[in-house]
Amino acid sequence: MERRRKVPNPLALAVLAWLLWEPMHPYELGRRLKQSGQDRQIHYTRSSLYMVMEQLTRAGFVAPQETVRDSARPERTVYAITDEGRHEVHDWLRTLLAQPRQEYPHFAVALSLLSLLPPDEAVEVLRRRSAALAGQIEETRTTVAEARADGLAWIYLVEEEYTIALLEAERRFVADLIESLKQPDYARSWQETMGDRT
Amino acid sequence: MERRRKVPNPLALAVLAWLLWEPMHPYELGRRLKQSGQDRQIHYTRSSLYMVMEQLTRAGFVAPQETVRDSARPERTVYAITDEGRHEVHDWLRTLLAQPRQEYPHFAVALSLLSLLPPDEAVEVLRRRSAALAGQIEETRTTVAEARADGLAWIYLVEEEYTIALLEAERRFVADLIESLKQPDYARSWQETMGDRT
DNA sequence: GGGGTCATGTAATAGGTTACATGATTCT
DNA sequence: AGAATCATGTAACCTATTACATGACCCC
Repeated sequence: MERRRKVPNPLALAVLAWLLWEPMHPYELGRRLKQSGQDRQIHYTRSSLYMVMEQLTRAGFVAPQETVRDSARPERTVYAITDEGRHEVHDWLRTLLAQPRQEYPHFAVALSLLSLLPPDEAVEVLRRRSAALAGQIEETRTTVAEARADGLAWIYLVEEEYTIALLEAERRFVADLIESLKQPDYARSWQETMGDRT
Repeated sequence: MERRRKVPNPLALAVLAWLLWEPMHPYELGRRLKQSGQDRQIHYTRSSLYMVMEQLTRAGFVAPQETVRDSARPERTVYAITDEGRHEVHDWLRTLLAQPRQEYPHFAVALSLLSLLPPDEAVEVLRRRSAALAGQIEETRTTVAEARADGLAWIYLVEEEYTIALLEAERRFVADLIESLKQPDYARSWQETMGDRT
């Protein structure tokens, strides 16, 4: 049902999208990703840029256009998007938007093991999380406000709004969870079930 | 500040947690993970179980205890957790709970490129997402209700509640976004900026 | 003009996924 | 008994990350 993308790494999508605009070499791509703030949504390293360019080339989504040797810097290969590449961006983007895919946040794994910690310890660490979340929310809000003050339209900040929405939901969840863990019946039943451990 | 874990894969945490209970061989681990529903929070394949066992062994968190050859099945190696392993579980779990880590949901990447789609197309795909989200929420609720009917305590379902909280936040976000995209000024400004493309 | 640090890329290594293998067991 | 499927593991292959390399520019 979900046929595999030839280059599934999301970095590849961003790269293709930039090449829609104009041909570029990998290092330049990196600069744009950083400047546009997309590095906050995409996990990558400089090396992975070279890797995906290679993969995209093999897949036929981009093609090396020319190799510039500007006689100082190392040789830079400039890549251009192909027609298949253009098709891939459009199709992939639609799919990504239309179909939620199972994500695996680390916090969920930790939650599934929460019963291992004594109740008061659990409350303590979750309080720390809550504070950290508040900080991240604040930070993201600031980023958005600054960009907007610079005249950037809301549509180019929508991914940050999404981030904020998720962070706030998590903060509320954690607050509720802390309350539940503080109930004396929880402490009691935890003692009963987990009391017998070294 | 954040020293790297020797075995950063979250599957390793779940494995260690199960071994706290009793020594096991990898295949058995797989069965437990599936039966306990942790496979909904952790991304892994059967092979990666063998891999992490190897990594955990190298790291000194587990040790092969005995190799059972029950003269029918292939040889199975039973692993036991070590003291360092016990320490690692506890420390890792606390860290994971206390410190939010940057996650990279695919949807955020797609959102950052939303401006590439014509407004009506964007609305259409987001509506499909919204419906899919509603389905997932419903499904998760059912899972929780069934488990609870079986007598499972809330603390063992807390990760599912978290999933639900995130899904609902996303659904609300998408609903709002759709409304924004339907505004006629958005269609107008999209035409102006993006009208000039093939 | 030697010490950072940009700019740019390659190579080595570790991690993870897919494909393959093989002897039970169970079904019809 | 042959087909399907379970139980279990290994090997081959990609992917991604870390480490290494190298020439310019820039700063006192």
